[in-house]
Amino acid sequence: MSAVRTRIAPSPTGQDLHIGNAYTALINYVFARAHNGQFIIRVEDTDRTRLVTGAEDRILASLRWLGIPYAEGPDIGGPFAPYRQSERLDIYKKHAEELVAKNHAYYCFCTPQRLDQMRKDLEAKHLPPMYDGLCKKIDSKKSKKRVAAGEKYVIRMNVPDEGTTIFHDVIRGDISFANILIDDQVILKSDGFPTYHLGVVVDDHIMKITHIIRGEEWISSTPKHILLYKFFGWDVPLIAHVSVLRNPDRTKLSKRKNPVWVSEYKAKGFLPDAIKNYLATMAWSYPGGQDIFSVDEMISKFRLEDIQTTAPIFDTEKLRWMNGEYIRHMKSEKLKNIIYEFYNKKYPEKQIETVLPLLVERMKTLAEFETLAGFFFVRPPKHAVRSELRTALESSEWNHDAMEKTIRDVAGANAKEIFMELRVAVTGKTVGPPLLESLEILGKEETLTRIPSSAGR
RNA sequence: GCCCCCAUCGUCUAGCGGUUUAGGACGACGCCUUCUCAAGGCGUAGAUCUCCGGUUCGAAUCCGGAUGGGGGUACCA
Repeated sequence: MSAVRTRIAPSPTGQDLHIGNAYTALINYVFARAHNGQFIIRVEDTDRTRLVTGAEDRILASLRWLGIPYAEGPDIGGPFAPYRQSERLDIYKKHAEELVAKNHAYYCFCTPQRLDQMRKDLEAKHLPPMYDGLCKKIDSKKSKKRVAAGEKYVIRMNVPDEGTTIFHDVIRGDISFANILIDDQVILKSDGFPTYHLGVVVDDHIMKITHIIRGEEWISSTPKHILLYKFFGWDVPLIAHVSVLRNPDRTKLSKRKNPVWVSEYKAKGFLPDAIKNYLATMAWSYPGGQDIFSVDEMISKFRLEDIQTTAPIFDTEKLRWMNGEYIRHMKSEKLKNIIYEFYNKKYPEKQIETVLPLLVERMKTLAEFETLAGFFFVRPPKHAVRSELRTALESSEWNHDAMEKTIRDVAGANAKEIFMELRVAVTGKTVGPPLLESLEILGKEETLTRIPSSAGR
């Protein structure tokens, strides 16, 4: 058996890598690794109307940030380059023409207006809004002439009316569709770009993809792909459809209802390993019920057939818990570096290190570092503390000595309460690291960096 | 409308015909610990396994139907 090759084929039509794509990428990557195969990226940028500039770079960057490496891709090349469909137009055109020659496809000259009207009529009659095959009846010599004359055309696949198309889904079993219900799908658009259907089939074959693992939203177009493979006379790769991630209201995960871009999770301070771990549990459970596991552990136990068929709800609460779990179990040196970078070096490393022991157990995301540590770094707004403190704070250098003196002078035995008052002034909360330990920590540093608090708190 | 997929605690799931009074995790709640909050430990509540038929000595587990949810139905992917 040939080496396992999997892929994800994102389209640069969004802001960034969709978390759902990250999920299928993870599964494809893990599966490939589990079989000593390769996982590759192919960018499907065939819809120029929805193309978002910079999206491809961001998708690739997010994949790298997540730690899902690919063996071949648009930026790193590979034996089947280019890996960007917009750069392979001649290949699709050649294949589409090949199908026309074999009478498995035909030229269509219908205008969008006619198509629109036709579909409306069909729907009014409660019939499936499929192409009526008008151009299929045109004599092939005649249509060739029209094409040569420069008339605008599209190439549609010629789906037989009889029979059924069956395919075997590795995780769902056999799925069949009556051919009569399969539309004469456009495979080459009038702008010379292929549609998804032609693009994937041709490229998956050329790039020797052995396993197609993608979201379940593709199930209904799979018979078209199967037909295309047959038309070309190619072997069909193994196919598996994983469930789509959902919003809490059970609809397909969407940006209107949930953060969907990987960059959003990064900005909120989620760790790549935690995200991957959580994503993994969305459809697969570790033998023995272990919740926390690494990608390597997953690779050693993963089996495609064990993937869950039910579409899971993406539960941010559990992700947060898991993220906290990863933060707590991380080496403090590493955590420090991550926080240092996360805040763009805003806080000195040494000081993060000093303060961190008091916070690790309280942080669920990196972004919570600032909320929790604010007390150490942010000067409280003067108007928020009682008047006795104000003057003292005014002159204070805000180091441990000054602070302790201030507290002792003003509050005496009530040091703790005063301390609490300062914390509330800064964070707006009474909760946080223990006060006495905080005081000690403050004492360790000559002077912590003070960032003026925003006015008006 | 039509086609397809799916169905176990609120959520993620274990379960693959008897070992199940259906197990674990998140979340919730309570107690312990404690300078608050966490973390940690211990515990509680929470699922007539969507429903109805069938197969079987026996079904959450197999089959059929219903219902519900989701996806698709484009010169978008």
